[in-house]
Amino acid sequence: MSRPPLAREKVLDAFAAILIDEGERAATMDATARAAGVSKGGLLYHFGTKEALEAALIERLETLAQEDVEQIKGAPDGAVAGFLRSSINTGSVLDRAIVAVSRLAQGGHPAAVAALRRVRDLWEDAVRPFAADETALQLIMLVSDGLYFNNALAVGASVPGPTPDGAELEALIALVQRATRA
Amino acid sequence: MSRPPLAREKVLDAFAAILIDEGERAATMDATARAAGVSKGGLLYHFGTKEALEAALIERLETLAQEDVEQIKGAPDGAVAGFLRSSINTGSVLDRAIVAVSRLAQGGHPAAVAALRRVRDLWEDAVRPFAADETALQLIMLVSDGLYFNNALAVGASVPGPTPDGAELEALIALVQRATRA
DNA sequence: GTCTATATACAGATAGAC
DNA sequence: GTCTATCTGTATATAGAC
Repeated sequence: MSRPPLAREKVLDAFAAILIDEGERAATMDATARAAGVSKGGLLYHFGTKEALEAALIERLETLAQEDVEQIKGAPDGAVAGFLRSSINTGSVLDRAIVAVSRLAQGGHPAAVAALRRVRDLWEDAVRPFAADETALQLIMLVSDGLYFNNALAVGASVPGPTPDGAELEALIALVQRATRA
Repeated sequence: MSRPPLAREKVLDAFAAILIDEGERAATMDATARAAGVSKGGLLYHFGTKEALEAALIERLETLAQEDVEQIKGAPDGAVAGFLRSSINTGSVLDRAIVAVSRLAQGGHPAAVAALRRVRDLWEDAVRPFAADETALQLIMLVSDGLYFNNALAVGASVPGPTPDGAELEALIALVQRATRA
């Protein structure tokens, strides 16, 4: 828990990077070790099985998400704007963790699916007080899901995604707030 | 083009089913052949390589999507409601094709990513006349993406997804229409 | 058109040296 | 703690019989 070894973190970063850029299939132990700059044996000292490697990535996501929710609650212009703005992939550690774990989830990994649901529930609870009703809340959550989904496709793809940014994003946030304000 | 062999379609159905239920990794030639009730050799007569199998699935998606867009345009209560209602996964051939190709896209398959973008553009163009402006259009598209994203995670997962249905869905559609009507 | 048998490559994991 | 070497299973693909 307190100050994990550096090599372990480097392996985890490499694993996430391959998942994001090339997909679950390419994220092998061998490729992860190579990208992290360690040997297969070295990787296997830290993570005895592939399952252990995946579990560690999922745990990282949950830790980061819990920290993020606290930030959203304290956003200056309300939780909704902060939440939607953070739904745009900026390449932060949390963003990368979500996309990486999404890859595992799409591969049928049950723990990954469960973790993503828990994270989504965390956000939903943080945003609920700012939505007029449950329908409005669903609208906000779905727009956020949509933003993330387009990100997940865009990363590592040659074609740029249709994700709104800058003035476009601000206009979208304003529209969602107008439609859902409590 | 005109009336493809039955065995070919059966193989394609099996391939899509495994992609949806177990992910890209599990969707091997061997598993596909077994699920389709043919031998590996039999499968390889119809699809000489794995790439050919994937290309055929992508082609099926584009054909189905083009048919779907025509239906949306003729929806009785407007394109927006029809579009969002069709964004809920009902297990139709089109829904299955989208989720299956999404799995390929998440695996880094460039043609799959490009096809999904083309399909999204098709829908965007069909809905545009019914949106007040581009921001409203983005809201509609993102809600649809969000619905599909939750579906894609829910399929094959033990935990049921948070996808709205019935009265919940109708309330959501009404809210989106109120916020975006041209 | 569909099958069996097989070649070749690479996955995850183990053993044990340093 | 990190390495090399190796075992075992399984992936895609080929060859060729029926």
